[in-house]
Amino acid sequence: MKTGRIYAVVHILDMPYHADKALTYYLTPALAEEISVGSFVTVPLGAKNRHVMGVVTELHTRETLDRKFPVDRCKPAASLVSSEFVLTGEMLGLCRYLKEMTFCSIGEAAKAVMPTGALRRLVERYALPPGEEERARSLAYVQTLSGASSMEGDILLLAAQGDGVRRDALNDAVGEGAARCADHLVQKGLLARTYTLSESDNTAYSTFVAPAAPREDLAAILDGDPVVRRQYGYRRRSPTYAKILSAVLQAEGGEICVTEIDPEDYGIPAALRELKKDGLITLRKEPRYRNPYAEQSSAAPRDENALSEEQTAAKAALEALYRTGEPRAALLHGVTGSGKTRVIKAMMDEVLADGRQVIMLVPEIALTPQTVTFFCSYYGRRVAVVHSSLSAGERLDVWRQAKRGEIDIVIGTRSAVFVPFERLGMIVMDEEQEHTYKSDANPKYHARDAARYRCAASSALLLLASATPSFESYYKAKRGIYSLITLKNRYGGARLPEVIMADMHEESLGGSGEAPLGAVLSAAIEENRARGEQTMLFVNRRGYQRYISCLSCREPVMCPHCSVPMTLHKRRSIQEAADESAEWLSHGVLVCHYCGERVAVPTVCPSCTSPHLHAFGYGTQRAEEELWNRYPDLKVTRMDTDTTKGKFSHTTILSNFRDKNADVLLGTQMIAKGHDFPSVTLVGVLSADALLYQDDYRAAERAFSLLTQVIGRAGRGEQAGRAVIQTYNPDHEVLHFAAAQDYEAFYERAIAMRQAMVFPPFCDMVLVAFSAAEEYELMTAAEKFASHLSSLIAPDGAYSDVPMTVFGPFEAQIYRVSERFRLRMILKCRLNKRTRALLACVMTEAALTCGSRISVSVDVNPNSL
DNA sequence: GCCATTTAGCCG
DNA sequence: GGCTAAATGGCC
Repeated sequence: MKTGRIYAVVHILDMPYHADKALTYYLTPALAEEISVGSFVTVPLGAKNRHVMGVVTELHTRETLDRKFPVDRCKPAASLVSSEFVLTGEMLGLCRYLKEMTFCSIGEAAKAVMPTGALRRLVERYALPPGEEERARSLAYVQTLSGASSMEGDILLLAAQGDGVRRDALNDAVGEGAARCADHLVQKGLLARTYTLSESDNTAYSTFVAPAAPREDLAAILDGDPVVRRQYGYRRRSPTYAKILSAVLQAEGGEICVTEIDPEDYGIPAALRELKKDGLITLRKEPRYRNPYAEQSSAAPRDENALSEEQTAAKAALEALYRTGEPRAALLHGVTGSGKTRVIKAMMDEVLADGRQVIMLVPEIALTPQTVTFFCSYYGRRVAVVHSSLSAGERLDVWRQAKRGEIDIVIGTRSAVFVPFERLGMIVMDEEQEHTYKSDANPKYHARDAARYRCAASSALLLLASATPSFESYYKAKRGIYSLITLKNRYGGARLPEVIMADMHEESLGGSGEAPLGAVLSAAIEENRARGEQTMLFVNRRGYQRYISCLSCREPVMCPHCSVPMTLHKRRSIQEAADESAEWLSHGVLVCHYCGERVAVPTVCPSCTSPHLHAFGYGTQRAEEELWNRYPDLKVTRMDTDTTKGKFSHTTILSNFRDKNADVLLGTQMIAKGHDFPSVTLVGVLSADALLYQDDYRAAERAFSLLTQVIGRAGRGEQAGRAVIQTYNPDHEVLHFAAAQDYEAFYERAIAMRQAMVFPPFCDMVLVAFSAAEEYELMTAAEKFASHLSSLIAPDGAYSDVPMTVFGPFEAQIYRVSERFRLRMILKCRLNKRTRALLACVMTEAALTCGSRISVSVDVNPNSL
């Protein structure tokens, strides 16, 4: 008996937000067998039935299909993209949630929750239609003879080769309008459009080498036996060949993995191919999981001490929450050095013992190597680590292992919240206040929200941990929405460092005025070095001097594309250029920290042509130079984004410092994170003021958090620590709260302010950002958006019930970036169902009225305002 | 986001 | 009228 057709509801991956609608396709019986909800498929779209990728969100029979669209106009879905990569119901739900909360499309969400590399590309080609080859060839032939280079002829020539010609290559190869012309040929039946999925599925292989000739022969060749060599026609002399042959001969079990021969020798792969051609070896490929952290697995010393009384109590409280079998969230608040990690580890043991799995989120892998090695050393191969610098294939490996249950812990940055564990028992967010947990590209989600969703779906425990929690989380904890668990004591009885406020008004050493190092800090550094103890110095800016300004017109030198002052970087290393520092103009290069533009330092002011240019401010490079000039034999290591380009350079710098190969570690925020350096007894903050005075309502919160962390670096070992904070505002209360590590007092003070001013957590901030190349067009569009919004929330509007305060449109902090102008609006509101509906409405409307020349984006509770 | 269709703009 | 360029709106 004939069963009825199956229908699939599909969301196209590349649809913009305003066009992200559910489309219905029918499935051929063969496809219906393979496709399930969550599958990725290709479907024909539009008048030309161009194939595009989509995700199946519902499956229906004729009876259950409840759509306005007439069934008989449905097109058939074309193909299944992959039988391996399918969104689970939980993940599909998460995609819908992300769309609702962050105003992205289902497709954007689906792409974000899948590992990059899972979704193969769809390639569109033109080829000769079956049976038409002869006619097309003769047409092209006629054209080449006559010399008349019509576009159609060129296209047919290309299409006749191999698998045909890629559509995306046509315009470049033949000329403008070629793709359109090819479409015409398709209509006339002279060309056929074909679709293929790109081949690479990013699987990595290990290659194994085995002898293909008798072992005696190989040994003889290796020994240089002329008879055997002639017999095999072997005349190779490079030592690489000998290296391979001897490795193969010594191999246990008859074969050896390529990586075991000599990882340093880049000639090996080529040499292998040659030896295979000679018939001396065979190569065998085997799929492999990549694990860049495998070596670290057993490196770190394990901490087998029992938990302290306080830690035991904390763990017991968490376990009680976990054992309720309901989704629960807890905030573990512990001062720096209180042993939060040990409590987390103890909780992990419980969850793993239940046969459930754990995701541990960290702000940045490279900055928390100790946390990573700590867990790797305990759990070894059951852990995988994911972060931004993994290759697409490496991420895919982790995804597969997680899916198959071959690992049960993933440690990773933001996107690790999406790993496909099916027995998730706990998600930990270490340093939960960190801004890296919030994405600022679509989907602009916060990992905390995604984690909450997943924990709710799996009845898992959400564990937020921090020494300085975000006000949002602490507020929720205080109100009982999260369980608050506190660790008050530093582990092992270590005392908090003594903090000295160095008033820079009194300290300026004369001369250039703005010197990075004041007298108090200088003296402390020298003292420390004399005692053989280490120092960490914190600067909140990279680069050399901050910017170059004209003494006559006071205009700083600006980036030609962005409205920001350009930063001066030294072209060469400080050591090389130190003795010519007076000539910095000729040794510097101006860099824009927003668009990356680099220009030579001008000799005259670009705005008034005065030659009196002068450098102001300082960054890590300038501070390093200052130290170098003043203490030539002091060993300084600098750590900022400029010195940490490589994959493992962070680890190298940090372990170098730990091994006492330097006296001073100088760096940006990246040195503030949880590294434990027992012999650091002095911490210096070169300028706390730059932290305090940022035009963001969270400046104080962030300054407190950063300073608390930095100060907490001192005195983690036996000796007591000291911290020197250089500031022009020694009485600023944030500095004193941070010095005392008194989060509670700081919170009470600041939360009252937030409430009075109505800032989060007492409201949500929605940033609407507009950008366009044309300034006037942008202004009109933004104003149109603003007036549309205010008409909707006006007393007679459709959303008059939504309380909302509207600011703007006004120019963004940085008005121009990469040749585009930027305007913004800020909407203060409570993000509930009604508010979200309002925003969805204005966003859709804006996309339709503004067109593609203006981009409009919404960011809920963005990282920076 | 892409493409087809509609509409406005321009020449003779 | 007849053409091209830019605005508009649907996609199942």
